Amino acid sequence: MTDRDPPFALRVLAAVRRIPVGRVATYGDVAAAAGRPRAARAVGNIMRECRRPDVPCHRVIAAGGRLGGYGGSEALKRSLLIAEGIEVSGARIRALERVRWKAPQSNARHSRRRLKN
DNA sequence: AATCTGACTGTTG
DNA sequence: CCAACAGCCAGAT
Repeated sequence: MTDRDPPFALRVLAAVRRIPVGRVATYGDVAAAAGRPRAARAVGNIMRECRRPDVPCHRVIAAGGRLGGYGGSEALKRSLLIAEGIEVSGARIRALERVRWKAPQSNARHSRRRLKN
């Protein structure tokens, strides 16, 4: 149809809002949930701007369970996560796969051409 | 339309 | 584990 996807930023914010308390998602996970599995970097840029209280941006972490950024206060991000019951060891989320949130599989959207082959 | 930016990610040494 | 590099992306200039 003529309807186009809503702005990527909006879809990202919507996805982040769906992350349950006590769970986390990597920038890549959020990008995938927003329909752009390779747009992790773009997600980071959006998070940087997002200061909405209704968006739990502290639950968005970097790949490998690393904390990632948080307006320069990653110590605060760490505290918020721990306060939700997430185990954090140094700058690493422990047992990431156990608290990692994944958006439910959605029907293929546009099918990004995965290059030939 | 071209270029720059950066809360990213995977690979390589 | 850390640093350098390269690939990838959407939004702002």
